[in-house]
Amino acid sequence: MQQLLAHLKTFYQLSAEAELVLKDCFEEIILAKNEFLVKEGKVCRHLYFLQQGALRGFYNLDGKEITHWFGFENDFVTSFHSFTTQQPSVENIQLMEGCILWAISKDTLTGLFNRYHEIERLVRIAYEKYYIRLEERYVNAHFKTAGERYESLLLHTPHIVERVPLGFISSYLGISQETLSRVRGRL
Amino acid sequence: MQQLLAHLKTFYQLSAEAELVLKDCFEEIILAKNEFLVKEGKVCRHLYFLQQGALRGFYNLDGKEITHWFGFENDFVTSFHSFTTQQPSVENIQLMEGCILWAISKDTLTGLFNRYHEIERLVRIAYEKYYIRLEERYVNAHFKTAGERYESLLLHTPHIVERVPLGFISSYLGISQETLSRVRGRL
DNA sequence: TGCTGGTTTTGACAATAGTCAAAAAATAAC
DNA sequence: GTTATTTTTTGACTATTGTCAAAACCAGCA
Repeated sequence: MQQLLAHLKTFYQLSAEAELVLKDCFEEIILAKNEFLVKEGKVCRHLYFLQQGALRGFYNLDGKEITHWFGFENDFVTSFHSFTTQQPSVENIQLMEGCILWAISKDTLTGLFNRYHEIERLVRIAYEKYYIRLEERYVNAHFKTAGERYESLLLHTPHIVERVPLGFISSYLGISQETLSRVRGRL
Repeated sequence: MQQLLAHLKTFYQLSAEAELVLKDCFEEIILAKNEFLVKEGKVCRHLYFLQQGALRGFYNLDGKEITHWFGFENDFVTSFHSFTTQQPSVENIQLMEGCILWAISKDTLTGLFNRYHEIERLVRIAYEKYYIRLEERYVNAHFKTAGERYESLLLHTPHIVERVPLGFISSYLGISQETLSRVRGRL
């Protein structure tokens, strides 16, 4: 909990008052490697703060698992579309390592929005950050060759390469595992 | 102006009070085809509502123009990264048709956030929508073949195909103009 | 009607990436 | 330390897409 609050204070200017309020709104969750945080077809009703561990978001396409994002320490994670719209999730979230998470329900969060302008602001700012991140990722992914994408990953997010099996990384980069292996051989 | 307010009322539950406030915060801008709304290297200080017309966001990569998004009627547009961080823009926004826009400055918007919780909420909700849209676009773009991407464009956003020159569309899909032409030939 | 500039298509060939199958390497299990 | 099991790499071949150059198409307009 301390880590979540510290993160919010550092990156979102959380006030002492809001801190007191938030303290009681999150619930600790501990899950083991390979367990699912969200399953496709189910509505995702929580937003999670990832204190410790690593996980991935993926969906199934023609029997293949397509990993399209990763989460690590200090990330807020959820099945975004499902959490926002309260429609069944199209994606799965699975742990790549044992994780410690803090969960807040959509209802609790909505209640906080109504009572505390500051907390809605905090989320608005989080959206800005995550939007920019996604936009960068989009441009990177879409307009570069397999080799360039991997090099960009090494440069900008080396922790992904260090902690994630290559099978997930190739999927994340939108290339086959074999091509990734060859790209790595060339470097 | 009516159109902007109507859009906000319909899709963002804008209250009558907030409507009165917002009315005076936007400035009308009329620009001709091919003019630039944002130029790379300059800080983008405004958020725009596109009342009429069509435009594109693009950046330069090895001397080539990469179009990575389009804007149409009722879209909020800006050089997102630049507007948020107030760093120089890496992208250009150019009009594909003559446009009518309504501009609000970052400072004005920030002032509104401080005074009206409801307006910050409105923007928070806008972020949600735009984030989901981008996420869908990301998945579509990244994990499908050239043909599938074009078909998906036809299916989900046919107005793009109708109003945008093929050269921009191919760039948007991340494929060459020739490949797009051949894909179209096959359908 | 016939230029003119731009856009779109076609053709030939090269480069890139995917697929399937098997080998090698790395982990985990006993 | 020796098996299993999983992950990663390699090889041969195929499919997809890109590149360059030329042709066709399509306005707008003298």
